[in-house]
Amino acid sequence: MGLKERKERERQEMRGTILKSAYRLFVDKGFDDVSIRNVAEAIEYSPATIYLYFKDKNEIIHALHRQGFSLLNKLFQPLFKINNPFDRLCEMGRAYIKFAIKNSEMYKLLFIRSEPMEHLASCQNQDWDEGDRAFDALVQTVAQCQQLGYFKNLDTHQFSMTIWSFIHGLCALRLSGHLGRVKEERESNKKLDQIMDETLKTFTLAIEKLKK
Amino acid sequence: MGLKERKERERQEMRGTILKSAYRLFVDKGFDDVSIRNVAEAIEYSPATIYLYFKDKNEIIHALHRQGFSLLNKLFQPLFKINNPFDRLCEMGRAYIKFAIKNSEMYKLLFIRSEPMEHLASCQNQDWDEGDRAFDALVQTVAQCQQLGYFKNLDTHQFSMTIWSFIHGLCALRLSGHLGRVKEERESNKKLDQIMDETLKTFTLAIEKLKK
DNA sequence: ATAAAAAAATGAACAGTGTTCAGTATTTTA
DNA sequence: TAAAATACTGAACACTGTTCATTTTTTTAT
Repeated sequence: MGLKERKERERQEMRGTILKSAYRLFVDKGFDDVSIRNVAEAIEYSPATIYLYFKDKNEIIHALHRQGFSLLNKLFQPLFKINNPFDRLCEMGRAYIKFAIKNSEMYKLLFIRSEPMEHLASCQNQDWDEGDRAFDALVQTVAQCQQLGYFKNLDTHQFSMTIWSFIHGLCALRLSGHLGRVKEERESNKKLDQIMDETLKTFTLAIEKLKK
Repeated sequence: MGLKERKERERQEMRGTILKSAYRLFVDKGFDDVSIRNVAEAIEYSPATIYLYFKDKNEIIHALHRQGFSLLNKLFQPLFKINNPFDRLCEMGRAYIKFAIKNSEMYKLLFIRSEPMEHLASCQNQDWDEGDRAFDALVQTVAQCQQLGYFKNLDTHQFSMTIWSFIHGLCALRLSGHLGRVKEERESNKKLDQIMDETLKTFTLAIEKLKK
């Protein structure tokens, strides 16, 4: 009798349905404006039912976490076909920014929203495995750049962190809206994307000069 | 009769009291865990009273905004005694990070929390005047660096943006807790501060090489 | 097929949120 | 001292995340 199996499958299907609905709501209402009741209504169940499949709202976030990192890694993967590690590094930057803009609510979930302190223990377990993989991809690429003479006399891990800080900062300023508030009057989204592009170019141009 | 004046003064005093209480609560409970009712209780008034002095919670934030930027500028000011602009730039970085760590809730208010979309119009007016001043301090210093031969062939404004992106990214990752989650197991706060220091050093070391 | 056990889903409630507004105190004016 | 203006508040509204006793549905055993 494949009953246990069917039950488990149904359970996973329900979890999937909830996650899918939740994410769709997050995308078009913004994370903070989606309540458990909204999700429940979307899947046509009682709010209490959600809690039979997820311990609390944070567990939903953690589940989406894994999906988000998984997507980011999927976007990085094809870039490893690029042989020149510096070119690959640049493309990783562009891919990262593209990911942040196209999936802004997901990006906020992954990198901006801070955990409520208590769940740090459970988080550590699996949720950041894929996140670490993404960071490793960066570190690895930086290391290969260094073998070609780039970034000489700089610590690999620390320089990777520097790159991540820069690019995350750029994305964070964009998504929080602070990028558009600096000096020159409020600009359209198109212009903002252009600013990001140019700032990224400035950065790559700068670190390219760190050769030899 | 100085009655109008007294009334106005009392009104401002009340606003001050509310802001002070609110900020003290933000600091030790975290921004999201402070309610209007908490603030009202702290100043021993009814919650409704708050709304006689501030249109809504966002207006409280905006008022604190101005205070925060003012403080940041106060921290930058003495650095202009440093004649060497590159040294000054480095110290500005250190001061910025120090500000972000010591006043983490304020930093979140200023640079991480994104406005609820609608208040962008009112925000533009005055709240970011001091913010622009702080950014101008950076741009100016970068320009002076360039006159000394640093960052040659790079656009002043865009390179300033690059620097801000980096340093904000570093602070944001620190305050969201994501810095501590990368690769090497969760570290103590002391260690995290050290990581930030080293990453900043790596960055300054990197851009220092962009001379001539 | 039917009764008992197990599993799944829910309605209602709790304690909290930001915010509004009709009223009550208090203070100023005439 | 009465009237007008100002300051303040209690109670309510429509939300929020979450829990739990109760009901509905499904599975098991007779």
